[in-house]
Amino acid sequence: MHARLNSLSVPALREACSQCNLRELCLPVGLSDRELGQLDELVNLRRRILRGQHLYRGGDAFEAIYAIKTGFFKTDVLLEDGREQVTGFQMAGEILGLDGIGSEKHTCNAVALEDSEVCVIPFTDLENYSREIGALQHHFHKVMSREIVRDHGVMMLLGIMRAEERLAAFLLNLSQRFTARGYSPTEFNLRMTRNEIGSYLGLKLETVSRAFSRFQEEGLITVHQKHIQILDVAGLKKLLSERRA
Amino acid sequence: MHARLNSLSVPALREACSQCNLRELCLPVGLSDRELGQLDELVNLRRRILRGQHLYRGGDAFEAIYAIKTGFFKTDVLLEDGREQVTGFQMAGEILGLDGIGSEKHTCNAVALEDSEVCVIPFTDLENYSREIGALQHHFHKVMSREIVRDHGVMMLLGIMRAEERLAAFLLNLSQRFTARGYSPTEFNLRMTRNEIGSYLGLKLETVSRAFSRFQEEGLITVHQKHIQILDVAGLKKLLSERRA
DNA sequence: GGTCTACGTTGACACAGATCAAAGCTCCTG
DNA sequence: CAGGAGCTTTGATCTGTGTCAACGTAGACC
Repeated sequence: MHARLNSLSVPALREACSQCNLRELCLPVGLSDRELGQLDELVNLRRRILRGQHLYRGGDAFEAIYAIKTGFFKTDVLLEDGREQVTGFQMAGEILGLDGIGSEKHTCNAVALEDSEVCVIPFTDLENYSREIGALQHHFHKVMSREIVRDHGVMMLLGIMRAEERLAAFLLNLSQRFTARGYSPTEFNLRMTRNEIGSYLGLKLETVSRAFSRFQEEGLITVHQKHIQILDVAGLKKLLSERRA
Repeated sequence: MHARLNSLSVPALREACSQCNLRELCLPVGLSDRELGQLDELVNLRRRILRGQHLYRGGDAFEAIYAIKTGFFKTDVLLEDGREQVTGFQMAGEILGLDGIGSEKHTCNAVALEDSEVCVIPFTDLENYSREIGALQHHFHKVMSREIVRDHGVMMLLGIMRAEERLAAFLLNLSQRFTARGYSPTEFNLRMTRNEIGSYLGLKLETVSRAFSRFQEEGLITVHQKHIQILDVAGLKKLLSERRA
């Protein structure tokens, strides 16, 4: 049992995956009913993580990956001097912990930004099952590959986009992920602070705040604290494709 | 057969991996002699890519991953407006093409920066073999995971480091990878232009050039065109850990 | 051996975003 | 409901890196 685990560990129900409404987004994608039943055996533990708590920290032994059942997380890496780089924000159906496989230790921190629940997927078991279930093996590879592609997208943000382009890309990305989960594409609450957005986008919180204000002045969005409404999706997309001189 | 393939395809020798001097760096890590023999069956094609040629392009169908046998590559993504983000530089023993698994299409370009040779690893075959060879499966997962961790490192570069920190980190990273391949840790030739380094580091080529000059003035390195000699490894490392006020 | 082309260096200046500072909003606690 | 903590907004100013421009260098090709 993990020592740091002051979060609740819930012995899982049978039918962890086969009854889960996230099965079209999460690890089980592409599995037959029979295979889904096998996955249920694999995923037999859940953990509740309260807002602000860590699911894991950099340096922790890697034993499992985690599928987010409910809630919202950030992952970040800290430099010794205190600088923080947020490497991603994760929502329901997404997988956490893939960074730990290579070194058998986690290499970043995963922090709940709201009260959350994750399904614990012991990694050795996952490897065993995926040797038997080809569809699981293949989908797991896809999940990892997409994580790499997502990271390339962040590199584009950080490497070549200007502040407002970064924020527009960020909002459009959130919108698209909320949509995939059945929420409104145009209206949502941010779970993270301006500082965390800034850290993700390689900007200071003041710059993020100013960009929000600017978007609002231009009628692209409305902002009230963490509540965002996108008024002009096309306008945001245009920001991305056109390079100011 | 790939249409774009004006590069040579060499029918492989038996013993692709078992006799390869990169087997301690590449996919075969951790395999027994018997398993190595099985890998030889999997890797039965090589391709030569001349300097400047593409191994694959964004949008190409994904069919295989590639292990670099000799040579040096860059991967990059282009925005419609012509902006380029170099997402990585790859050398012998490293794996290319992992980005394509998720969408069954490559999502970036891989370009040889010098005449190179790669081992073609058909992905479906790899999945089949790794269902039988647990050590191969596990090592492949490690390779993918390390790619994710590497990407996080680039995000740190781009998100929170200043120009000279980025370049110092870049040089130290190259040094360490050359060392792992039996080359000098302190003296090597860059295979990429200042522009490509800049694109990778989120800087303009002039800034890269100035940072090289500055390092040279400070006695950290010598630079003659592409030839780099690191004079003061500790000094470069110090640049990384200390935040100027 | 001269010329061409691609790449690299250096300088002067501009600007996007950082930094510093002050004040406002919201929610929580006592 | 007063006070405080944490977060956000906005303004003024500063600065690291970008941009523009000129010149230098090296290798390739005729």
